[in-house]
Amino acid sequence: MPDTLSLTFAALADPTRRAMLVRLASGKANVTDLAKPFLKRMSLPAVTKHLKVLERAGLVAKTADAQFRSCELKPEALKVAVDWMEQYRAHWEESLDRLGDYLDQVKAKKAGAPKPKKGQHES
Amino acid sequence: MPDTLSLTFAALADPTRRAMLVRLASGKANVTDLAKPFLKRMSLPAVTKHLKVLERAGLVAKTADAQFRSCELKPEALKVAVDWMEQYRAHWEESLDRLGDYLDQVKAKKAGAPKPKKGQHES
DNA sequence: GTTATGATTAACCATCGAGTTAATTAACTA
DNA sequence: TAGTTAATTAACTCGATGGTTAATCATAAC
Repeated sequence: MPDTLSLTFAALADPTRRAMLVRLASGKANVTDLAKPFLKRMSLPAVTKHLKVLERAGLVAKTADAQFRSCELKPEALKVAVDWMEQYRAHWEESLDRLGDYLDQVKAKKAGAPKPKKGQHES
Repeated sequence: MPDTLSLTFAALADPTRRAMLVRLASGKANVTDLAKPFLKRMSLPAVTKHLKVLERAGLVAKTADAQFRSCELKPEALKVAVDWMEQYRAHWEESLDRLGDYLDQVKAKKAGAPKPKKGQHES
């Protein structure tokens, strides 16, 4: 069985599952309610499977009440993934700075020699 | 073809690929150098494939120099993924607060009625 | 021109992932 | 007891992934 980080990222690598997390961010829901928006696109067992993936990654927990299964978001698992990515924050901030510098240079050059070709426009 | 976010998360869902990103965070490397730590575990074509996945996700870019391929980390793609997760930051911070409160309560209760059973220990 | 190096492509295989339909379990309801 | 609702499990299909070995391509070096 894969490590937690791999399970988490794999769980997030599907738009249906990400949509489920978005839904659960606004509160608990049982399986049929959660499945509602997807039933035009896929069957209920498919939803059950997606939920299993999210559970295995620790992103969702189910609690039973009679025949209902209440699904709850467990955001701590997301934190672990973000923490891993944070090690690169410095890198992307630096590269965004470089982009900013580049754009400033372009702008300065344009201001110095403003010769826009026909058919092109500013902003 | 899947959306960018799915490609990014899928690319991150593999420990080999994550290790490659960690390596590239400390600077560019050509394919054979990058492959070095993995060649006991897998073949060079396997590494090439992993690199393709990272490229497709926009996490890595290759530039050719003679017969060498220099691989560079493109951290902006990571930022997009982190941005998506950030929408849950409030949730996990709240839930960590709740955990903190709970632990405080336990601690308080213990202090009020300190009756640890034999075989158990503090902290 | 031939050989060596760096890297990719081709062809193949096994496993996994996402979906299906049909059957089943579990609990409530009449 | 029979029927309904909520959800899961079973069994299957199909395409994607991750790996292999062998062959190929591109450039450099002799």
